[in-house]
Amino acid sequence: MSTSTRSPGRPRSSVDAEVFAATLRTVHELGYTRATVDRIAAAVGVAKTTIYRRWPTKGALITACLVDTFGPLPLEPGDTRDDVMAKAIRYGAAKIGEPGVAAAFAGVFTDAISDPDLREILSTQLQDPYKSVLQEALGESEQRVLFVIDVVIGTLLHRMGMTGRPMVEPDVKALIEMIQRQL
Amino acid sequence: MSTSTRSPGRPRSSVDAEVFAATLRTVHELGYTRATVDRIAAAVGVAKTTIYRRWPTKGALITACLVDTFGPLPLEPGDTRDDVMAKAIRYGAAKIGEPGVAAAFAGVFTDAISDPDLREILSTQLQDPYKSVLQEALGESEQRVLFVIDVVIGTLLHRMGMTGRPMVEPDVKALIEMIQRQL
DNA sequence: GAGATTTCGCTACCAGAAGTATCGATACCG
DNA sequence: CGGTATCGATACTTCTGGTAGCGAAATCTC
Repeated sequence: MSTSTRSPGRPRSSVDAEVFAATLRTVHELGYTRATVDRIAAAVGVAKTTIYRRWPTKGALITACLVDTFGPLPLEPGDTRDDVMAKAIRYGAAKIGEPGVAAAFAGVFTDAISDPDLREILSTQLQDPYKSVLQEALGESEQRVLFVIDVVIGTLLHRMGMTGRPMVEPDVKALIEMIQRQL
Repeated sequence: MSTSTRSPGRPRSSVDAEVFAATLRTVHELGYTRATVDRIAAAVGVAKTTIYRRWPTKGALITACLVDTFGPLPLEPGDTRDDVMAKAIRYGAAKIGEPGVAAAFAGVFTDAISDPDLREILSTQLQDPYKSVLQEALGESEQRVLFVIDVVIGTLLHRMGMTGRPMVEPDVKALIEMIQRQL
């Protein structure tokens, strides 16, 4: 009854990790719009059709890439509320500062604002896990946690969009302290 | 020696306002990517070439449209620091909540992250005026004012991108209080 | 009014990108 | 070996950003 019932036929080659890496690299080098699926496929050394067999659209590919990049928060049992917030913000700042991540994020956002399906994917697959963990770790309401996520991620992305560079340490510290005061 | 020396030839028809209105409307209805210059021109009843004669690229058009939409802050002489922040945030929230504005903003951002020229336009024409006014009104350093702008605009945009809806009043109020506490 | 100048709408065009269809080859299961 | 699903490769359609070239219209100067 397990899922060990493999479907027949040639199995998919396991290239997801390479595809994600190549996607971020290409988005970093060329920007979201010029990071074509063709180029990404070529960078991996697979055919474009192989990409489209796994992810139905470019937006879905980029979103999956972001979900893969943003792993679980590195929290520890003894963390205080302030520790949790500080670690979460520094983690987010570090991830968004990685090459290509901010551009990919902004690109998906642009599509998501006018695409309910993509927004659903983004909200469910990317935001909800952090929402749950933070609710648990902080003992705060869903509304307040969502507000904090808006502030943290929004601020970091806006800085990247306006300056093209990650937020500098003093501002990250200010962000942490502001949020800690808020909760 | 004034600028009254009109250049010869047929003068430009004054359709900027109509173009901006049609741009926001089209972006609102179709999203940033599907809001083609063709469609915008058709909505105004003007040829596509007329659009490109005024704005060199789609990104420049949208940015100009945003600059036009975000007018001056409605501040008054007697405003306290808290008044200034509250008014600025409510003003930003209202503007970003207007149909098409958030989608346009996010779209320009996406391009700007990997386009230094567009980033320069965005920073200079859209952000700098508010930066100056707020520095003056609040007596704060450039760094702190830029930080506040990142937080406010970033938060409001992230909420729009994730939910597709403007930030609700309780959260706007929380944002205002958080910023007031921060300064 | 005549001429110069510039924008107008229109059409045609190009390069590039998303996504689809097809086909022979290939890898795995039983 | 037979069945099946994926593989790479190629070709294709549709759409979009942006450019080029045209005659017509509008305005200024003389």
